[in-house]
Amino acid sequence: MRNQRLPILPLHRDDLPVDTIELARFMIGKYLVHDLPEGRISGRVVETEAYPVGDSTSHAFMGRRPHNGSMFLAPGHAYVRLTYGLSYMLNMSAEAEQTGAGILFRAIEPLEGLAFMEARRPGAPLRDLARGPGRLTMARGIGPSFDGHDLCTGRGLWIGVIEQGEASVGVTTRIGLSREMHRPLRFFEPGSAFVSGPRKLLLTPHSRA
DNA sequence: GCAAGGATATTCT
DNA sequence: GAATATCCTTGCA
Repeated sequence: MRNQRLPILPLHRDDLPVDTIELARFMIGKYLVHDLPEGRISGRVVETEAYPVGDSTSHAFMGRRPHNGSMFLAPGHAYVRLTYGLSYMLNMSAEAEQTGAGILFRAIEPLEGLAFMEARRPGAPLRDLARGPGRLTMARGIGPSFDGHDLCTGRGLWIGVIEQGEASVGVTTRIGLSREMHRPLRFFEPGSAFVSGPRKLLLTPHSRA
């Protein structure tokens, strides 16, 4: 157990890039925090994917539906959805309100609250605790009740930052899709062991998508 | 270190 | 009925 908290500061909605792809890149190296009565869970975001407007693989592609309304909220709201009948995915809305777009959190490097996460994923080694979108939500106990939650409040489940400035970011195509496979919309922290899937660079760090 | 196959719920590219 | 933003186990190299 850690006595001293990491100096994570909440991200305000105005701090977030409005553009979906820029937001997905921006979130690499930021922090996902969950304050609970039992203590704090936190981790460093090391892998994301962008699901921009007009992308046929986006859950918002066919317009607003009862299940995808959170993707149409102002930037920084959680969109939680079940895939393959087993795994919940944690996403965050992007673009202006009324516009359906978002980014998917694919992996985090667990930092605080390790005991909490290990209890939810018995037997998993530290490296695999939150490596993959389904594992991430499992380890952190994130389910459908978080759909629509505002991640910019600095309370409950929220996003934050420690380091200022831009992190080095790798880019590849997204994972698990059968369409739009060519688009370089997956972002990750180069060299991190907590990234799921390929860690070979498509584009050089700091290049724009 | 891969590759293949099964489980499972919701939507309808 | 088919597809899906996945994970786990088993088997093989």
